Amino acid sequence: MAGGTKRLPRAVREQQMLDAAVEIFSVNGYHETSMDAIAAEAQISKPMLYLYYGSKEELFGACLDRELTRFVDEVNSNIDFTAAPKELLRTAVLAFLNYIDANRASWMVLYTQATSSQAFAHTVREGRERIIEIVGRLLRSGTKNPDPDIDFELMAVALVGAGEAIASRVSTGDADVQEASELMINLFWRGLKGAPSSQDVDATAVISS
Amino acid sequence: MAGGTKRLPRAVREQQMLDAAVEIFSVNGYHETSMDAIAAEAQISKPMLYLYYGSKEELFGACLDRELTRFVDEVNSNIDFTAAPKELLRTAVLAFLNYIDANRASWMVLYTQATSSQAFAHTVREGRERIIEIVGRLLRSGTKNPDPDIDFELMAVALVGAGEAIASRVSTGDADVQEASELMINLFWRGLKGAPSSQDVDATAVISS
Amino acid sequence: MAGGTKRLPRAVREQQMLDAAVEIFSVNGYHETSMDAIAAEAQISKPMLYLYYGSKEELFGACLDRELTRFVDEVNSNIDFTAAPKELLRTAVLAFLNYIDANRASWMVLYTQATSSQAFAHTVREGRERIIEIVGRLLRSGTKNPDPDIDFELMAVALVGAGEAIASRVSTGDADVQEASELMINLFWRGLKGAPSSQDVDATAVISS
Amino acid sequence: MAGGTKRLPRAVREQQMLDAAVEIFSVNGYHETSMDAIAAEAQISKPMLYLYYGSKEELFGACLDRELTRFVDEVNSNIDFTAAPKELLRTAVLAFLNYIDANRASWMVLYTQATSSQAFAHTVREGRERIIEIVGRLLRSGTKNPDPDIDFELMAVALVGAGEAIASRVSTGDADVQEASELMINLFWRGLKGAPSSQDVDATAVISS
DNA sequence: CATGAATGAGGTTTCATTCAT
DNA sequence: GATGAATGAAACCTCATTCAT
Repeated sequence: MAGGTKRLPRAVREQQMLDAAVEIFSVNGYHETSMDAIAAEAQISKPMLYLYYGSKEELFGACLDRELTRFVDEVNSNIDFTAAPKELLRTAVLAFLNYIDANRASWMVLYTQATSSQAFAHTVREGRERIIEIVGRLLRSGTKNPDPDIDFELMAVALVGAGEAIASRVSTGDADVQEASELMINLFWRGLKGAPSSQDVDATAVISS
Repeated sequence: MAGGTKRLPRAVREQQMLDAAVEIFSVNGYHETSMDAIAAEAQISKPMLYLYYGSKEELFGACLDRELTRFVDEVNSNIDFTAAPKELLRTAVLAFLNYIDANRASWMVLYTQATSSQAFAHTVREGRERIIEIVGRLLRSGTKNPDPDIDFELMAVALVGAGEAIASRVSTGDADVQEASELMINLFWRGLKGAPSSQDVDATAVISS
Repeated sequence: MAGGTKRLPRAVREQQMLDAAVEIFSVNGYHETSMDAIAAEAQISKPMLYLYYGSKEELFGACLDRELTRFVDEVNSNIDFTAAPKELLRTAVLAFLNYIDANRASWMVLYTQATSSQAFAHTVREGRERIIEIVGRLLRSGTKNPDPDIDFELMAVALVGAGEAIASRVSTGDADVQEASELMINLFWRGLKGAPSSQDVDATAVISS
Repeated sequence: MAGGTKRLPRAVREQQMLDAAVEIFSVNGYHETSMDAIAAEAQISKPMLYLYYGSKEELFGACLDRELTRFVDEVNSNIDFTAAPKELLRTAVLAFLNYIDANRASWMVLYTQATSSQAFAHTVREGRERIIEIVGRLLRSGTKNPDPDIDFELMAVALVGAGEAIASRVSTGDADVQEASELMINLFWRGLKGAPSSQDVDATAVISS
């Protein structure tokens, strides 16, 4: 009665705060974001932030966690794992590009921010592994006889790097989604060929249909 | 007595300062580095830093410039521009990744810092565009009958994105240079085959421009 | 225990801070006053000053505002607007100089500081113009048949200049209020006779505007 | 030979430095002027400033002294002390206005600056007395039977204050020199009537012709 | 539960001033 | 005699963080 402050359930508050934090962090970067700014954006008081998250560092860590999970879940759930490999790849690429395009203030952005402070090396490393795992599984599942020489992880790094760059172009309107998808699918597809030889190889021969 | 207060010519001091700045910036990151720390490392007083470089931002910029120049020079001098296209590509990629592997405490680290700080976003973006343009021209000129449907620039965006990601991995010691090189070479090379018919590449014609 | 860290309502703290700031500013001058000194005098921490007033300049501005308002209010309330013109003039001049005499550590000192600091030159100039305008209208309306040859504004400039100089002298204790008042009254009164024919003045008509 | 630096006689160097100092001090104010700026304007090195003047404070003091002397000498030498009182007054006013108009970076400006630091109270007081002496002599010399009740000093303060204000207007082109002179002459002339009475008094009756 | 009020600590920057050549 | 090189000291300002209500 006195304050006019709504009493919200803990879970809701938490999301509200994280929403604000992710928004501001991703726009201004970790160091250039103040707790004041986050509290203001979340329309709550600073002590609440500290009550729920303990410190700026932990808050940023929580953002990182949530966005990574969202990213993984959303992309995962939009991939058609039952489809044929090439189709599966197509759904994966589209899921990825669409997510990045639709959620600019999200995992990839925070991930980049996180690299600016040694405090998040751990979290970043963890996140990295989860992504690798997905893409790796994807690649592996598309390959009939997985060549142990193929480093799925590193390939995943490259492809995700490419994907991020492309997605950035897509989201600024400088690239067409259809075209971008084709390009990435080709990159992935051929990437699977791995290997030293420079000759063309029929990918279908390597990858199960 | 303890060796401290020599009166050095300007040029020498400049290098001394940059050495210190690069060292500390790359260990602690831009924001977590104080001018005090740099001054201490360089064994000079803070006002000297400001006298020579004007501000923290400009000092960081000077570090970026110097390291970029070193990087470009070193990589350039290790590329065999006389070799056949594919070999040329191989030497280029190796030069690139080897430099990053051998100089972990400099270019890539600063670049990453610059990427995640609002103040240098502009500079980084510009630099990236320039590289993308170069790679784009390389792809186009390397394709015998350029299919107008192929968007070489977007391909360049993807390849540069992949390259950055890989390089980042190498610089943290999480990836092996040899393996990473082969992966990148393949990616580039096959990128050229996005067009149905692609053959020789005359890279020197592009790179020298 | 020693009385320090009470939790005061905003309005109270504001006055406490302004009191301290006025005190220190008027003793040491604008530039030679540090925010630390003001904070110490107000027995609060520096961040409070910045929280409430934003910057040293704004804090000084707030001091200026408060003291000006006090000054104007006090002087205004001691003028007998119902008296005959000459008597009105006398009460006005006396109110003016008496205030300055009685409050040496406030208005005039801050005003002098403001005058000699680049940052407030603009504000001071504007304020002076407004006063000149008022005095100018006073002179004009006080002259029965205004001779178009008389430049009332310039006369006002001279009188205000004289008034400032006298007030400055009074505030340093180098001049006697009584004597100074008579001198100013005569100067003003005779200023009106710059025109060959001048008589009654209806000051209230001007001042209220 | 080695340095290309001219070896100037001491007196010349001193003036060169003071010229620069007066220029910068009067434009920027005492506190907002750096020794660097003065050295640059004087085209000499900072240690020279310290060699010749010891400290910023002393340098400013020297400026004050020189400008006061110049002002006094110049104005004095342009007054026709042999003329009849009213004509003498006219020459005095013109000398004053012309000087202020022609030398904006001069005594009055520095004088105002000086009031912003307690360090110059002494110098300011001295200067004040010299001015008073001139104006006082002027007034006294124009008065047949100097009334001991007339405070020539305070009158001088008022008139100089008025003069400064007017001169400022003149120098910005907002006032005409002729008109301004007339106005000031009237102010001076009537000022001599001093005294409590509000009635008109024929000034010529009080002042010798 | 929620917050307005408060601060310790530290960061960037500037300046008057002095060596050592 | 003259100066480029160098610095101690201090100023303004911000921020993550915590009480006391």
